[in-house]
Amino acid sequence: MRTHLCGALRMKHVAEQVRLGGWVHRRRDLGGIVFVDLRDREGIVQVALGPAWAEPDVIATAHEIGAENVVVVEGTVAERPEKARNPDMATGDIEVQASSFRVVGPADTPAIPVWRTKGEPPPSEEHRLEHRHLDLRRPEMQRNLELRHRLLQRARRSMSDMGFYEIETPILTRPTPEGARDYLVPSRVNPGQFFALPQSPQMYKQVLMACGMDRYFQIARCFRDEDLRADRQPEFTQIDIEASFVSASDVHRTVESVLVDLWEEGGQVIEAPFPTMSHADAMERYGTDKPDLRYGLTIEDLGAELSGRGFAAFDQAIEEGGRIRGIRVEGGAVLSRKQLDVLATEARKAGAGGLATLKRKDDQLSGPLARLDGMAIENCGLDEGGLLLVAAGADQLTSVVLDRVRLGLIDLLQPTPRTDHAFTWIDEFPLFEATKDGTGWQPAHHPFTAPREEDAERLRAGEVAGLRSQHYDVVYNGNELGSGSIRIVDPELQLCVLEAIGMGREEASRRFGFLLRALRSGAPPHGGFALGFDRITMLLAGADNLRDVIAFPKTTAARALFEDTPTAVSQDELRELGIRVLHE
RNA sequence: GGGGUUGUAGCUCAGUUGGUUAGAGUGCCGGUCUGUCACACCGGAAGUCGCGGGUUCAAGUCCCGUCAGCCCCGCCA
Repeated sequence: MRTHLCGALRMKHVAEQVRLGGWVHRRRDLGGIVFVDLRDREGIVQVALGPAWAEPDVIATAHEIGAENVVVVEGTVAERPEKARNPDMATGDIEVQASSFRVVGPADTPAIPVWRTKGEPPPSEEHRLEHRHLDLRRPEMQRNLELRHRLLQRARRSMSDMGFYEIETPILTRPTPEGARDYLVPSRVNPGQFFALPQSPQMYKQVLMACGMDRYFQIARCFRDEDLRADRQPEFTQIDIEASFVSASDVHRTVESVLVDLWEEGGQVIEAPFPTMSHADAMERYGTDKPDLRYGLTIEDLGAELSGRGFAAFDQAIEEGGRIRGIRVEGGAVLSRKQLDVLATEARKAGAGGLATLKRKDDQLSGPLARLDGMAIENCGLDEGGLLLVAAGADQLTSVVLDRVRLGLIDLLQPTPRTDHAFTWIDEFPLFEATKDGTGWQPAHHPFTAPREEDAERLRAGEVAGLRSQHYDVVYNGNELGSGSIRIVDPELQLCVLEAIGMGREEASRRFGFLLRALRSGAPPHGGFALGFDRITMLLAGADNLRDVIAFPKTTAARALFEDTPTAVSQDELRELGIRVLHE
């Protein structure tokens, strides 16, 4: 039907007869001659309709054609006149002189424009989602989905080349009451009973290891019925990996290898192996478990310098078992009062009472801390032009506060990054964390994560607090790309973990019986990882939003505007499923 | 569940201290135009100011509620 794609035509095609199909991107009607920019997935080419080569009725069709009609064009590729070339277009040296111009897919006037001038803002997110069939025609979105396609293919090739089998696991699976909220699916054949959509294929992939599959991967769709964020969708895709007879470093090397390939596919060169930082170090120096290591600005303990010097808030924090921590900012004295206020507001939003500052400028100290007992230029610990930002309290609080302050500083000062690609492993995560009500414990990640070997005996002995796990995250420029762990293979140790989180043997066997059974049947040591594929695609696409790399995403209220979903269903359907809806 | 923010023509936006007929650009419709590429020029149509209530002589503008988009907190083993 077609001989070429619009965007593929070049000088070498001059004089060729071609047949093209595409969408009318833009029309410039000069009366005697009409130019139509014809668009397909590959790009845009100018179609010219003039009396020298086109019949009047053909030109008449072009006179009337509106944007986004689908047309099939026949004609000759011609070199453009010297002065009529367009160096901004890949196809700008040529045009197609059409002898035939047929509308094969008539279009209503588009509700949102596909074509935009430079610098024109895109339509609102709401309109873009509502008219996704038009939004996805925009070259930016086509580029994003093309990149996503290439990354998917590359991930498959990398994993397959390393000996991993791609194995699909069920979408209709078993509800898991802990963790995120499940999306439930009623079973008509078993009234009153439900499947859940998988939050991840976690247990299946472990069972596959017990099955002797040795190495598994899957481009897995996962579902979590929780509230959304810019970087969180209710259904998302992860590159899910599991391997047998591996240590944590084996898993790290595998994940690094995939990431190097994906970044290469995205046009970036990165180096592996990545450095490793313990969770405790990350919290101490950056206040977060996903530090952006492109920048310094680390957090320091300032207790020795700043306590007992007449600053009540500091001394009180120490008395209550907290600490005084802060960030020394070289050259930070350039920040204005207003900018410091922005940082102080960030600090207060994170729960701090305030943000204490000390500024050294023109060999004068200023800011609230300048009035501390004995504070002077000689002992202030700041070089000329320096700034000190300080928070006091429990570590849990000051970490969150100083993390926010640090990100705010980076935003305000725009320091030159040390590198464009700061990858790091974070390991030695705690195995358990206290529940919100403080009465019990829950797994810091999931209950299948193995404790560090030296902590396993303490766990068997019933200890819970302070145990460290063999869990690890990979972090890139302040973004968590994924996480994984070495798993528990000893069923008795697995039961200890479940017991620690308040689950008796009976309940454990009811919920996780199939996994425990697989572990008892002879399971190899194994571990794995899961990479957030949407987020990786977003970062490599330079998008600031997951929706821009997903063809049909959900809104922040977990609705699909294009297909208008979710929706009510008929009473008949509900009756068949044995479900009654309560209206409140 | 909570907080912030936005909602005015198909689209992107402006709209002063509450004031009489709600504007612009673009798109759309009609016309002129043979080298444009944000074509140019002339003319025209186009509004439930998200929705509901209230205050007021008078509401796009103020107040209350509500719906929707976005961002954040909680939540996301």
